[in-house]
Amino acid sequence: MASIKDVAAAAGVSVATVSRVLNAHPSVSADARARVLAAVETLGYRPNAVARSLRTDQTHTLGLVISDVMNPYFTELARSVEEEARALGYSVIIGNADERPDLQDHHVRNLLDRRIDGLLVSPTDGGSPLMLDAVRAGTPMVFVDRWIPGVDVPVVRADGQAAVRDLVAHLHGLGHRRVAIIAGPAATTTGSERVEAFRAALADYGIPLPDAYTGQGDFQAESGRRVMEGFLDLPEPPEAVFAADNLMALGALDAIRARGLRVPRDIALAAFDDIPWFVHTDPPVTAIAQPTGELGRAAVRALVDRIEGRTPKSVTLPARLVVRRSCGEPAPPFPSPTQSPSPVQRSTS
Amino acid sequence: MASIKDVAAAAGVSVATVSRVLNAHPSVSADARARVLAAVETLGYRPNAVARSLRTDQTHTLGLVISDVMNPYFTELARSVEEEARALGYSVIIGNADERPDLQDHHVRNLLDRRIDGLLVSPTDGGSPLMLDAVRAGTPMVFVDRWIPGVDVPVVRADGQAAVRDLVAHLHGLGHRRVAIIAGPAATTTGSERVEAFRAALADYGIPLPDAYTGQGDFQAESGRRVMEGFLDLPEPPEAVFAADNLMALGALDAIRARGLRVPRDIALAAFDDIPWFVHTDPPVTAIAQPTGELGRAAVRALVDRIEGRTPKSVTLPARLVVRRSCGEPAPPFPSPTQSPSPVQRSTS
DNA sequence: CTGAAAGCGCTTACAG
DNA sequence: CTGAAAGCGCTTACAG
Repeated sequence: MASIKDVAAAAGVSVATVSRVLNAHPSVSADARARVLAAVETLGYRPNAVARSLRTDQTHTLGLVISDVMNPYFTELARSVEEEARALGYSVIIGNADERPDLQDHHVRNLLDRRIDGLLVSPTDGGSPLMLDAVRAGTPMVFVDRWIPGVDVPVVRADGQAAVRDLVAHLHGLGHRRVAIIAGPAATTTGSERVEAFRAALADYGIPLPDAYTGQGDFQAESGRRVMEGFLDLPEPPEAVFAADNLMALGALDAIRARGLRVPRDIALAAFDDIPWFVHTDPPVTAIAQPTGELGRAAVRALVDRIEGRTPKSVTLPARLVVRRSCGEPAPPFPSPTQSPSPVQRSTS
Repeated sequence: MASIKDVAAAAGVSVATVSRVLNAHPSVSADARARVLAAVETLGYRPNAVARSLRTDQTHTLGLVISDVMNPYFTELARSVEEEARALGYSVIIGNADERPDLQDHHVRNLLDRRIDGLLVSPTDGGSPLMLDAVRAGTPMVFVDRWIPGVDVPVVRADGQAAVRDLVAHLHGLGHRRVAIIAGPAATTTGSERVEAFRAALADYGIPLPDAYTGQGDFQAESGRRVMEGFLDLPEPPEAVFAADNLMALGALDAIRARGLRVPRDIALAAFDDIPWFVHTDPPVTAIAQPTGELGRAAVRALVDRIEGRTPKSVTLPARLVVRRSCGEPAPPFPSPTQSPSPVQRSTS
């Protein structure tokens, strides 16, 4: 592979001059520039990004460590992150923690070793020593979706409280009183916040959330299945179940179907995180939708601000309830031409 | 951030010795090793992978350029690729082409500039000059899922011919005679092969595949919606539609639902690529399943073989039909305890 | 077993 | 406008 030396030789100039034209430095004669460009062309020269990074101490690369790529929510987040980063001149390297703190550390370490310019993370746990060290060392960092309390890092996330209240109002309006939740890991903010928001909203209606109705999942499908089976084995199973993410809702659906039960006739189901398939499931699933693309873009902007010396602030965007039929309400007879802009949005599916 | 010099100074040895202990070189005294390790520990030193790569001309990184991350098939592929690569000591950087040749080139160029050790690609088109140049220049490369004919690069993919034949037998057995396909881009191998396999299998039953029943999609949901709308507008719409990937099937479902039509009563639907949600859609969708994880792992092994000087061969694994209810057959009354190992597998959903 | 030195491919003050 | 030179952080023959 041709190096800058080859280009310099071919163009009859020094490597310094080649470097200048490559970096659009103004003080290069038109003649030299033309010869360099011609040499670059005929040699098919491409600058070695590794060497450039070593020299400039910049990689123009962002690290994104997410909890689980297989979760459509995070896939979409990753996609929007890459798009915004590309628009701002950065590449992104994704590390998939698969909800495992050890894997998360593996990726953080790998990314740090590669000297990425900044790190976007959706922590799988309460913060490993490695992650905390990275913050302390001054690594530009931004948390997305999940965050670590007590750590001074900007957070870009959705606030689901209002949407959860809307969901509880919806469930209550449909007559559900025995209500359960499949929660995420308590060590994650989204794991604990969603339970707390749900519990608080239920309390407003005088509905308790007993331990038996609080299942501990890990945000992955298998745990949703397991917890739902536990609920169904109860002497008095819940009438409605709220899965704290879409994967656990999938697992819950598997468990319900395996028993030959029907949603919402035998049990109501709602999920945090909306996905395109929820429109087509049997029945369409009522879900809380996050402004995922917005979150990804805002997170990148915050991180790039930080990298480039500005001081980003945390961003919180509202989530919203999308009512479909999985909690018992009949669908509207005809699709309405427009969707309601109110917090409780009725889906046209 | 501490460099190898700082470690050397703290340990009272030369940087050469530090490098040796870091790379497990045998000829280092126990004493020197201990001092270096202690210095590494107290300084929190981590080797700079950028510098190491520049020096060794190896990045221990694989590039993966896929057509569309939002497609669950590719998400799973990416996941298995990363897992196998990690097991073999490599990292992977994913580039999402989003079915756009220009974006694909952007990522290939970016990856090449970063001097990745090898490239895994699922081409979005018939091969850009850039990609062809990379092959010619000797970049270790392996194609996954899709490939470029006439280019001497190992291919790891699934063969769907038998499964497509099984699907056509299934459709024919259910009485469908007017059968249509939503195809992928003709410039991709999977785009053209799936149509050809479908056409050939239909021919065995004397069923034609007229142009009006051959819709041109791009493997993304919106195109599935558009093509399906076209089919439904036909004076004589098809009785059954085969979507060449799961995203176009999603779009097709959207279009069907928007018209107030029902699957399979009004129109039958089948898809290439199986996903977990197909079990829960209304109705469960009959699909052709690829051994996705296997493909990803085999592709990585082939690429690493190539990188490390061995000579990999192409790998072709069979896809299989998973019959559910979207083509009209009633589901079995009870889930069967085991699944049939025959090519035509009956799903228990 | 150990260290001095060269060199990977760049960028960038510095001097002219 | 241009080039020689230093240096980014490593690794690795080479000599001892």
